Amino acid sequence: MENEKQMYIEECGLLFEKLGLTRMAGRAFGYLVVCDEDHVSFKQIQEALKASKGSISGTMKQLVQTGMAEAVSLPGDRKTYYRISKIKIGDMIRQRISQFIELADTLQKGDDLKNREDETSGWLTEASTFYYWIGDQLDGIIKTWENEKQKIIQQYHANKKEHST
Amino acid sequence: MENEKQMYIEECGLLFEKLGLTRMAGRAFGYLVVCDEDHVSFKQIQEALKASKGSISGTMKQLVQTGMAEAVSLPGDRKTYYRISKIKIGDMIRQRISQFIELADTLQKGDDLKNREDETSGWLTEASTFYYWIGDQLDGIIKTWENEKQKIIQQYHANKKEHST
DNA sequence: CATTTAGTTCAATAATTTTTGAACTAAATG
DNA sequence: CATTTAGTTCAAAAATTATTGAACTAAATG
Repeated sequence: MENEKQMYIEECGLLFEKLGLTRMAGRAFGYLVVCDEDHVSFKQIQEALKASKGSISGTMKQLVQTGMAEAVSLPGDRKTYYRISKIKIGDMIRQRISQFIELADTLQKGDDLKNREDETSGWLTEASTFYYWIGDQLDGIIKTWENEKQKIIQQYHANKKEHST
Repeated sequence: MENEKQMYIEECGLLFEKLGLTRMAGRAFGYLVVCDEDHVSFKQIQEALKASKGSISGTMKQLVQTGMAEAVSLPGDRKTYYRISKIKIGDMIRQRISQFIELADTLQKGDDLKNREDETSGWLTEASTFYYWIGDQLDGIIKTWENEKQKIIQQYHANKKEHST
């Protein structure tokens, strides 16, 4: 079982890497998910991941800054503890979508810059508009989620098989 | 003007890097956007980007494979030409969202693996469901886009100022 | 069939990113 | 106020990823 958790932690490392974050950040996140306590100390994380203090220091800053973990401090205890952050569930997607806004800006800029008025130009307008539009749609979607969360979770729980890859 | 295009090409390189692709792929894409022809040869790209044949070879494969560029071949000409791909506009987002499905799977798996039944567990269920759900929503959104494209583009074109940055 | 053209492959190199580890700050404790 | 504890910073090392360049395939041309 502990071995399975170790494997899970490494799996998270690789997933995070694929999402453009660091492997160590993934490991730390995975550890926060499967560890047996609600929150764990810097040292526990360091020992669990067998990494240097410097590496954990940077990694935890990354996780806190991106909102994936939160620091916990306790009265009469000068250690810093960490737990996975339960807030702002839509933010990771929102942040990703903002990259598409940037892509849209870039496509539009490229269109302005080129010396031809052709099929490509039309497509660039279409593509950039698509990315702007989908960014805007997102806010509506996240609102829907907030309002109908309970209902949606029940639904997805009922037909679990339909959505498991 | 040509200098501005060069700068644009480099800007695309950096953007693509941020999106998790390679800088060279971004440069090549940028070049396809601002070049004065509809399609350009392998050699033109290589010369414009001052890169090696090997690098361009790999890069163009990447762009074609991810659907961002398409190869063009002409009768009586054994060169391969490339142009930006005008098809499958939603695919890039779809592909990105599929990463969230994977994230959802991983969160759920972590929940199953841990030895506590607590607040975190509820949150993990909520988070994984959110990512499954938003993946499903996307298909509907892309369908809406396909159906109302014209109207939406007009709308966004009319109030350009509201959406620039 | 030798040569040129078009592009691929892949080992070596360059560039970048991550991780370590040692020296440091800053707060608490004896 | 010296020592311990908690964590940070940053230069150097390790690991990873991208790019080059040379040798190669495969098709077309003379």
